[in-house]
Amino acid sequence: MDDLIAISEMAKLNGISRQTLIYYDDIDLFKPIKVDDNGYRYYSRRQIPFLREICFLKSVGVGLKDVIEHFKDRSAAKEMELLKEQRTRILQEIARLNKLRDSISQRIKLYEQSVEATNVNIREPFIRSCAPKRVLFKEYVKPINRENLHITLMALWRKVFKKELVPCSGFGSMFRMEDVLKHQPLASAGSCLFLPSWSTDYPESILLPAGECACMYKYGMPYDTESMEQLLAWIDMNGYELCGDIVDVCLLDTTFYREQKTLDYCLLEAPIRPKT
Amino acid sequence: MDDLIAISEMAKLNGISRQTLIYYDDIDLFKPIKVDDNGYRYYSRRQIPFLREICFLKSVGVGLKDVIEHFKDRSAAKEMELLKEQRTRILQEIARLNKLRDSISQRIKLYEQSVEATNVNIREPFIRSCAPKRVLFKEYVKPINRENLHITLMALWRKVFKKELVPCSGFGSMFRMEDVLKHQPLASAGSCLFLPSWSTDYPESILLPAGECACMYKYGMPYDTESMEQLLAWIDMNGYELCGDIVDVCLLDTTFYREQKTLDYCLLEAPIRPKT
DNA sequence: TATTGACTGTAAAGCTACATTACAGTATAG
DNA sequence: CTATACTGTAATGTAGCTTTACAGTCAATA
Repeated sequence: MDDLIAISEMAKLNGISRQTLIYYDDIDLFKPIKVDDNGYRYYSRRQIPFLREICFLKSVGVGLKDVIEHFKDRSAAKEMELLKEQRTRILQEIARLNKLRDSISQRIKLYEQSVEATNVNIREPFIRSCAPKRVLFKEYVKPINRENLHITLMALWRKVFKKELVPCSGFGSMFRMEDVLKHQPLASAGSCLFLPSWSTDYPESILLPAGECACMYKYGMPYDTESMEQLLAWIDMNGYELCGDIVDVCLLDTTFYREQKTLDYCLLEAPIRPKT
Repeated sequence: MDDLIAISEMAKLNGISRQTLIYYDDIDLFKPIKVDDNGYRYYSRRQIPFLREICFLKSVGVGLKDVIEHFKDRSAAKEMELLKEQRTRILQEIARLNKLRDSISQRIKLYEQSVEATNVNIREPFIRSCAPKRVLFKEYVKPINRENLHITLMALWRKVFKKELVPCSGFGSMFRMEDVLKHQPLASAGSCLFLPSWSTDYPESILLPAGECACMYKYGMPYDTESMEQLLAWIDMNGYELCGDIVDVCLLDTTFYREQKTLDYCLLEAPIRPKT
């Protein structure tokens, strides 16, 4: 009547492997109804629906331990609960992956920008209209040197890391307009982390408005203000004046180079308006 | 100038654990620049950006082995490639999870239906308009008994399993109208697997049209045709006639019961029209 | 100087859900 | 009688750490 099924056949029937059935036997999740004297496992056809349900729950992401627990006292109501929990988890995971996808796209954009920029002359100022930027800002840890730049930046990095946002939209430095006008650009300068457009939950973030900017690609550390001075002179010479904080966007940091190059590849952006 | 950083401090700076740094040292992913005579690890602030990049790549899902490979010869172009691959993987995963979410919702619906049905009298026919159903069908493996029902169903199950669709919308049996009218309902009857509405890629699937159905809840195996005969008699008595294939939807299979109950809880649906 | 507490090290096991490998016994067909 | 197809157990590997156990080290305090 109920011919027994050997382990490999049972496995094939359910589209799983023999090893998996042995494993399920070991962990007391799904056992053969009969074990021969020679140790051979034999299953009944009536066990098929159980195995099917195990495979179903497994495939929607329920852990085997939870499956074992669940089968101890199964009911339609309890299973609905289990499935609803699982659905919630999946929705969270989808949300996480969507964020991740956006983060990666953002990073790719950044690199595209830096690749495009190789066609542009270094240290040659030009004017471009820039999109608004939302940044997290922190004044440089003193003394200002390369080592402390990293320390400053990481303080910002950890902030977004904890909120489960992958920092992805680049980083750089920011020089406040007042300081620049007073010829002390480093006075309250600091590092900044650019936030992706979709991240809204940082009340302490600063919004840099969109507008015309005088820009310049350069190699150098942000605290070497020579390039900035060059840009400011150019702005003045061309009948413009500064009208906001200057940012120094790091396009490629030193992690991209072997020993030779030891300076970041950056883009200076200084918001300007025609002289009044 | 470049004060060294102890391992715990480096870990804190990057928001990771000490163990993780030790692990990265072991696998030659990220090593301290100096190891003291006592074995203490010391890092440089200049190493921070490397670790940051490692954390970034890890957080977007790149495996550590790939990270190691990547850092052997890093460039903006190569990193873009890597990130694009990663984005593709993430998009696939999102698609998979969306399917999974739908599958779970479908299952929950099924259970909701069976819970609601407890308010309904067993074996009491009623009329309801039914939505269209798309099914995969396979004739019963002979002889028709409980054991072979499972075998028949699993053949269908494996089909959808292979296409990475989680079977979730229920299963049951189907009796062809011609057979029923010839009073041989089991002649070419078989198991069927209901496909979720979004699954379109099964050319061999059968579409059962929407329409009025005579329905009846019952306990029993589908090859016990007694309930069906009762339903057919009721249809005839009430001035209707059969106009399509009958399905027997399994709401709760025997995996929900302990030893006592050994029959599936099912819903018979017979499409009908007024007698001509 | 001794002690305490905070730090550091190594080594091993644990986590999940099996897959893979190695080795050996068993059933069946030719 | 042999080939091959199946079965068993046991051990190891997978990824990326975490946890535990045990022991040495460092700096400050009593």
